[in-house]
Amino acid sequence: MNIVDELKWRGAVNQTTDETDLRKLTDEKKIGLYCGVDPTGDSLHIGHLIPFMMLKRFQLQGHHPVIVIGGGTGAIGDPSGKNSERVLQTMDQVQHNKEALTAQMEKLFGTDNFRIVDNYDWLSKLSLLDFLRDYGKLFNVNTMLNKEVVASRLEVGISFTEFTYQILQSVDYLHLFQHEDVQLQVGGADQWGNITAGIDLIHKIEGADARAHALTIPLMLKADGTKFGKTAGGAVWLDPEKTTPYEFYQLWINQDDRDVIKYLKYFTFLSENEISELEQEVVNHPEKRMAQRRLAQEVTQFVHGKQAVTEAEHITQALFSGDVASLSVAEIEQGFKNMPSAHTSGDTKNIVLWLVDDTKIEPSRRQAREDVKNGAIRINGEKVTDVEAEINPTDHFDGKFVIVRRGKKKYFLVNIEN
RNA sequence: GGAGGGGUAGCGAAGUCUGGCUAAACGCGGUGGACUGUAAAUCCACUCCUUCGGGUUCGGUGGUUCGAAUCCACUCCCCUCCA
Repeated sequence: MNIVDELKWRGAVNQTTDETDLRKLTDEKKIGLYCGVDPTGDSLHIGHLIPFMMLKRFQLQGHHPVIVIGGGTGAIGDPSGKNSERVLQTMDQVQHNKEALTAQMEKLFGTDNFRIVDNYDWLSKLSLLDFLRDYGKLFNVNTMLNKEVVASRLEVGISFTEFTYQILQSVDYLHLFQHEDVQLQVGGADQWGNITAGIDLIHKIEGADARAHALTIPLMLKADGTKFGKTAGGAVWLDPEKTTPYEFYQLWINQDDRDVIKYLKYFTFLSENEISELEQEVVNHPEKRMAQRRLAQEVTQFVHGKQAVTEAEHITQALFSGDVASLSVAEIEQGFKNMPSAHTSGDTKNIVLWLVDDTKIEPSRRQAREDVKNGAIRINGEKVTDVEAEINPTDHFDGKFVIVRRGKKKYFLVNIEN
């Protein structure tokens, strides 16, 4: 199957340039393709996975993905999707972020048949006069103003710097076309304008018959209309230090029935057959959540590896059955890494006072008493309903912590200090 | 500077004329619980603090009163209109 057909089936295509030629091109040769990543943070997050899945699919079919780190443009700021001027970063920050991101990307793509380049390498050599003469002449301001990303900013204002961004991105595409044999640029739906600007530039310099294409990915929205990949705790990172594999797994297993098939298609490498079987499962046995589980396994494995899936599932099993006593100290550390935590001494104390004064798990004694009476409090998996009960924090887990569960699934980790 | 309107619990919003029955309606949010699929929807309870005796609240201060979110004076802040 031609890769374009596969991508279409997976719901991965929003818009492309001349589809017929893109199919022809990808059939006759292994092409180079790229997407850009801004070094605005020091870890990839789940949103980055969207273009990366695209590149990965091309890579698996033997094509040559390239990721451009915007070391040059990162210091400029892409106006896309922003309604106000960006705050510029220092070069040091950019450099630091770039290194961290590179390491993460190599985990996903390996180093074979994959390149990471930094547009700082060519953009920084461009003098202002060269820029204006070689490229500026080829851009029509009227056209630039009509690009949606710019037009939408005219009301509130946009600096010349951000206005110029599309030229820089175009220069990137031209450079990669010339030096890395890149003939396709991939991006989110909001990148269409920037990408086609690059194609126009290539056509002007390399001739109208130069084969350079654009492929944009649909905006990922959840069925409830909210943005994909955001949780209550904020962004979901690919860095296991920031978002543990367990939490990562949880994000996927919690996807809505209405979204899960779409995500299986987009974020996994499962075949059409496997996915339609899972689709049937969702219809016939939604309560089993086979599709969600498979999604969580596949994506967690892709990002964190097989071992991480096993651990995440064990932690999941323990936390949701309430059998926390079976967890190892290491698993607790992972499972609770980003959960609310507290520190207390190991002294025996009344449960209500301990929940309020020592651990701050409960905001007031009134509330603490209410929850205890309602059976909402479990200490190390065991329900405590007596308001007068005493707690001995050092009872379990080598006296290192106490696991408090409030309600169905709200956990707190209390570290014991000696 | 002139004329009006307003500041009430996490938020929104009643109550103010006709003072006590008001720790303050109602809605949202939040927290538990039931149901369930770690879902959605729904239902129930709780939602200022408390040593359960009580304590501290309605922008602030000071009055009137046996008693004030409610009446009076002063004061701070916000909004609208006019200049």
